[in-house]
Amino acid sequence: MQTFLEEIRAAIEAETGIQSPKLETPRDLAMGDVAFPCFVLAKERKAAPPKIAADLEAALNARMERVTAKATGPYLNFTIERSSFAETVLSEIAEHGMCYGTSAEGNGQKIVIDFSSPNIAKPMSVGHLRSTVIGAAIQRLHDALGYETVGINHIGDWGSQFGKLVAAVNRYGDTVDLEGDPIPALLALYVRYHEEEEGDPALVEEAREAFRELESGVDGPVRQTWKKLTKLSLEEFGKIYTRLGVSFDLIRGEAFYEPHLDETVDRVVASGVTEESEGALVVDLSSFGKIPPCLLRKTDGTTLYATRDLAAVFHRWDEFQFTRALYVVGGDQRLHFRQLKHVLERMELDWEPRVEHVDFGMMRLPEGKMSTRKGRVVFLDDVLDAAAAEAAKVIAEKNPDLADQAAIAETVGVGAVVFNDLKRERVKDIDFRLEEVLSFEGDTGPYVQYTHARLASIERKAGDVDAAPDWSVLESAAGILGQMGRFPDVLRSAARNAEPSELTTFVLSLAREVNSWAAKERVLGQEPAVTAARLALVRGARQVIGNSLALLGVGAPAEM
RNA sequence: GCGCCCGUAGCUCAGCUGGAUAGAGCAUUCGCUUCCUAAGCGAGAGGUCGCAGGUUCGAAUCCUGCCGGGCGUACCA
Repeated sequence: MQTFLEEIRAAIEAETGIQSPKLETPRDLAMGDVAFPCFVLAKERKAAPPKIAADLEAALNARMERVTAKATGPYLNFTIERSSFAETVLSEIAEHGMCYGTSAEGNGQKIVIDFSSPNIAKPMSVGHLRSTVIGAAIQRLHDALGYETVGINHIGDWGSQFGKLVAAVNRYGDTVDLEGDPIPALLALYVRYHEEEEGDPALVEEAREAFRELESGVDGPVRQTWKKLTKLSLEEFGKIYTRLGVSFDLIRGEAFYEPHLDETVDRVVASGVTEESEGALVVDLSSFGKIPPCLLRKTDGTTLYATRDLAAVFHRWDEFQFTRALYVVGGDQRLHFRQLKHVLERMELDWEPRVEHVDFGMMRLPEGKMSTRKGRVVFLDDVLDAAAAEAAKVIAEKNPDLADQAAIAETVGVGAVVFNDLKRERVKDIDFRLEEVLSFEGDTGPYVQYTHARLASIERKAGDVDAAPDWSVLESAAGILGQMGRFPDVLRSAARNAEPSELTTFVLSLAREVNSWAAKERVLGQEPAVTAARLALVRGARQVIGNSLALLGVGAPAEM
């Protein structure tokens, strides 16, 4: 693909003197594969764009071998010679296989990605799914481009609520099945304690005392209980991560940074940007607009969320000297990250721009924002189960002879949930609707998986074909070839923007074109040269769809 | 109140750093299976791109104001 674009650019450059001219994609494929709008030349040539286009046509054609230029109104549209286009794109895909689209341009630069980050003792809701799935996709995208990535799960395992939790376990621990089904048990304890402390100040004090002991670092019974809770929770989270195919390079809770809090505060103080306000230690941010100050220490001397995040970002910088540090955290924390970055700015740390809040829209229920405490949540496990069950039902109905149905139902069901979460632009809020997640038609993960399975099926049935392909029969597949040729650019852009939806949009559109083509053109049982060419297209398309799904963290079954 | 984010077809969304008649999916109407998986394909209908100004040869795209929704707004995370 690149080779054709270079040929076109070189010709335009030689004719007009424009350095690396901006090329577009025509609205309709029938017009051409690439377009050059001539408006930019209007002033300099003192002529109307349509005239310029017409004037340039012949000269450009004389300079290009495999591309034809045609003036259409103010545009010059370029059509790449079909056969060499098909051959070039498909052989490139065949050569690189699973690596098609990847590159080494990242050159080992370090990218730190903070994602998932659930809270201990709370069940993962469909809200946590967003960070997990978006973060994992962003990590894979960067991996594919040759960056060295560090995925960090910044577990919420610290804070005053853990005092409450430990106290609750001490008081009521015997009433629930902690070992067997820890998360709901812990949640029940937490909610009960929360309710009962309203009428009993002793409980409030007990919780406070427990957290004080926890923070003191004493390895006593409180810390033992906390460690046990952490371990039980992580084991539960691990089950979901396994289902989602997600893993982390580092699992570091907030507690990990606990020993670094004093030195963090010292570091900020030493830079001279702190001040005391209403008894608290703060960094004033009013020079950046109407932003409340960032609090480092409360009146009682203890630290806050912001302090711990500062400790984390310093630690990560010292350890990795990252090119980017991406925080895949919900949009409700935009202010927090703006404050964090402004503190770094005030400290005049030149790496501040490398810290990015990769924010995403809130997952909402029809009744409003999700809230664990208010019992207004949808548990991720339940959604994954429901999706897998729905997939199993569809398989039983449409493909009853399929082997290994349970495993494929899991792949399809989980794929539907993951894809659904990645398919729109990150920043958009989502109203969670189960029936939408369980829909397998149209713009969905299973639609793409199904396309992949059908292509794989054709490949299986074709076996080996050794005839020389007649590339000219792929005339009708120009749209597919064009899309596949763009794939490396899509990866690059999706990674740069930390926007997996660019990839879902791409693969949906590719799948749609492939299905449309496959409905018209038959692969098997044609002249050998025809079958060979079409089969090459099927292989290429299956490869690109498979590569896309892999990057998104969606399984690509060969049958379903 | 103030700040940030979002506002494109009945619903869910694409529309790349402004460019050629605004595109998909769902739902809806109609059609397609002696042939590679109908979780599919084709066709019809459906739009004052929230509103009003501005910049520009050209604005869904950039700027300003307003309206609607979401999130947040100093000792929770």
